Formats: sequence, structure tokens, C-alpha cells
Amino acid sequence: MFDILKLSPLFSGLDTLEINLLINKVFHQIRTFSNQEVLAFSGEKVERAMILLEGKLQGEMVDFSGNSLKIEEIEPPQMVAAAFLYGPQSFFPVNLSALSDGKVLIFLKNDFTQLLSNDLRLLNNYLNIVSGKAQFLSRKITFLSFKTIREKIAYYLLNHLKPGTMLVFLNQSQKSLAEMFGVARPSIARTISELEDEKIIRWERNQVVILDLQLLRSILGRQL
Amino acid sequence: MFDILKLSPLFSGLDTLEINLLINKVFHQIRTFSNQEVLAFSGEKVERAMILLEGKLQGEMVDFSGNSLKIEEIEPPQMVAAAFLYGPQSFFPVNLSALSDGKVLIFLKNDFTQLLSNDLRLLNNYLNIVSGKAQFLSRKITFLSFKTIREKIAYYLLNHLKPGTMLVFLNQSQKSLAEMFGVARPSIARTISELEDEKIIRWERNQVVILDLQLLRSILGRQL
DNA sequence: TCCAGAGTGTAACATTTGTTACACTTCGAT
DNA sequence: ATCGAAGTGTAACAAATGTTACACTCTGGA
Repeated sequence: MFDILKLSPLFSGLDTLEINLLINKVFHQIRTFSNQEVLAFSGEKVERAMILLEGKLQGEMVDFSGNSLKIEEIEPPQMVAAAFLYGPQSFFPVNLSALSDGKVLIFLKNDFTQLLSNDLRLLNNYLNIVSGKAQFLSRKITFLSFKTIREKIAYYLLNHLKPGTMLVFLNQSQKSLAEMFGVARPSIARTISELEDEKIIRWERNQVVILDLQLLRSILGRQL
Repeated sequence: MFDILKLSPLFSGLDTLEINLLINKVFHQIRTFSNQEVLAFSGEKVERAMILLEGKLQGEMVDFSGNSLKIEEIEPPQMVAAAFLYGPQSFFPVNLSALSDGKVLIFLKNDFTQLLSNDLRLLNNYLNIVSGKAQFLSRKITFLSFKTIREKIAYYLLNHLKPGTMLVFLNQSQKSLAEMFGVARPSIARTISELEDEKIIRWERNQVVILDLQLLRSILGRQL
């Protein structure tokens, strides 16, 4: 476990022994979860710090019509809901559900606070995590503020372009993309068709080939 | 100045004398700005910590088509771009522009870091500010994820309902609302008309009267 | 008082997206 | 190898929103 934690942003810069010592100073537990399980509901109070050790989680907003907007996927050894543990409104902003079986390391809030105050490096790491989280959310807003599906796809592709190539690898289905974009799945497929007709991209199963980078960029108004 | 700072979230819990001592340990400066001035452009590196002392600022995203989405208005004595000073991507996510004349207190990043490490209370306050910021952004995403203008208006009104009354005071124009909602102004006006036709609200110049709270809530699917 | 500018109501029309339905493909498990 | 589930392409139609234009109202200052 400590080897995994060593790789986590929170314990970055500490060695296995130090991590071991720090963690054993406070109460902690390990909880397993299974695929599809909901670990927390939107609106629930955040009372525990959780670090994902194994498996995959996702945070998704479920609006009132039952539609969902996937905010992020969480993989080990990331913290869960880091930015919602402190601050004026410490409630889960999303439903937290499991995309596979897995394990999380859990601290109660008070124990976690003590952990942070025991080591300035941890505190500093945590500050960076929370800042990074805010920055992630900010980029999410940038993304959501694109009006058309065309723009969203262009932005997504340009941001995932494998450097030095004209390829974007897809590790999620169109359905999953549609959830992230907050749009209907056939609408994405239609826009992809249009982009293919215009010879701007070629969309294959697991990757996208950019045929005309200039045109793709021009969708976003010649920036980026 | 120290009296204003004492009220700020960052210096919360410290008295004027302590604030004075702390601040004078590090280099700092005061900068004035005038109405309409742009203090920082989106994408610019955040190298200074700024605390607004006087006046009003706004952060707005300008997308490539020239449309804008107003993210927030900042009033004294709040920090500016608090969540973007640290973390992996310390760039302004918005254009920062002045809505009036005013003054900001400025620290260089290194000096500010030193300030934080000199006093655990400051560090703790800062952590809360950044968390709060992430929470604010998260709520913004909730808002943007409403699909229809109807839902956005309903959500806005229910959140601004003056407690104990059926009134919502409007301190911004429909145009300004449209910018916040990220939609076209006539589209908002149309939806307002529809809600009035259905006797759900009465939209006057400076306030909105809720005529049927049940129906308004039902727009969001009987929650909230 | 009157005027200019900002804000508002509204209409016709264009564009984009959602909805639903169905056929086809891919891929893994049995 | 076959079956079935999940993913994909596509079409017709409905619904929501954007665009543009214009008339009207309010408000503050000359």
C-alpha cells in the first residue's frame, strides 16, 4: 500500500518509511467496493478523506431530468473529493460511483487534518491538489461554455492530440464522450460524420486521425 | 487598510496589529485601477497574489466567437484568483476587468508564500479560500449543466428568493443575466414571457414576484 | 423639457440539438 | 464458432435556441 501511496500527489516527496510512520499515527481504514456501487451521493456531507488505492471511480452530476454529466474519472492513487473536505460548503457535488471493483484508504476528517499539520510537505502537497482541482473545474467550465458540439469536439481533439503526431487515441466510447460533453450520443455521431465529410478528421474505432489541422483549429476561431 | 484586511477571509481571526506585522515582513505594493481597465488576460501567468481593497472587478471568459460568459464579480476584501496561484497550471482562467475604479494590494508569489508559512492561521484560511473557490466553480458547473433556459431561470430564482417572501430582487439587467447564463438575450426574454403567460412569475423592472412556487419548483423536477 | 442611450418585449426565421428508431458492427464469453 | 451485449452510423422529425430586426419604455443629463 505504501508503495502506491508514494506515487500519489499527496505523499509526493516522502519515502515509504515516512509515509508509514505518518499514517500509523492516526486512525485509518481500508474499504473495498464493487463495480457499480455508489460510494457517495451528491449533497452528502464530506466527512472523510479518501484516497483511491485500486479500481476506478467516476463523479457524475445527475440533474433533475435524470440526465447525467460525467465530471471526471478517478484513478489510483488520486484523492477523492479533495477540494470538498474543507471550505464553507463541504458537500459532495457529484454522485461518486464505482466503474470497477477496488479499494480506498479512508481517514476521518479530524485525523486527516492532524496528518496535514504533522508535516508541512503534506500540507503543501494538499494545497497543490486543491488548487489543481479548482483549475480542473475551471477548464471544465471553459469546455462547457463552448456552444456547439463542433467546438467541443475540436477542443477535445486539439487537447488530446498526441504530440508530434496527427493522432488522438480514444480510450472512451462515443457514449462516454457524449456524457462528458453533456450532449446526446447521436448528436455527437452526426457531428463526427460532418467533420469526416469535410475531410477534417477520420474517426476510427480507437483513434482519430487529424487530416486538416488548420481547419480543425479554425473551428475554435484560429486560437489555441 | 488593515481594517479592511481584517474583514477578509484570508486574515480572518487575526487582529489589526498582527496583520500589520505580518504584511510588513514582506514586500508588497498597492496598485490603483480605473473602470473598464483589464487587469489580466485569460492565459496570463499568475505571478502575484492580489487582494481587492476598493472597487469591483469581474472575471469573464471570452470564447473564440467573442461571446462572453461572466463567471463572477469580486468585491472587497476578497482575494483575486486565489485558486490559481499554486497548482500545476497557474494561469488566469478568465479576463479580469474592472467594473469601477479601485485599489488592490499586491504580493509577489514568493513573498505571499512566505507570508503563508509564517502563520498557520493564514495557511488554514487560504486552504479554506481555495476550497471555497473549487466549490464555487463546482456550483457554476451545476448551473451550466442545466439544459434549458427554463431550468436555469427557475434555479436562479429559487436560489435568490428573499427568505420569507415570494420576491426576488434583480440587481442586474436581462442582458447581464444572459451573459451569466451563456445564452442570447432575446431567448431569455422569450422564456420569461412564457413563464408569465403560465402565471408562474411576474417579472417587473427591479424584482420578480413568484406567483406559483410549486410550479416553479416542478421545473427542476420537484427537488431543491 | 426633451433627447439619447440603455434596456426590454416580441416576431419571423435559421440553426442546432434532442429524440426515437433501426440496422449494422465489434468484441468478449460461453 | 456463436451468441448477445455494447457500441456505432444514420435518418426523420420535434424541440429549443440563436439571429436579426424593430418598436417601445425607462432614465439621466443637457
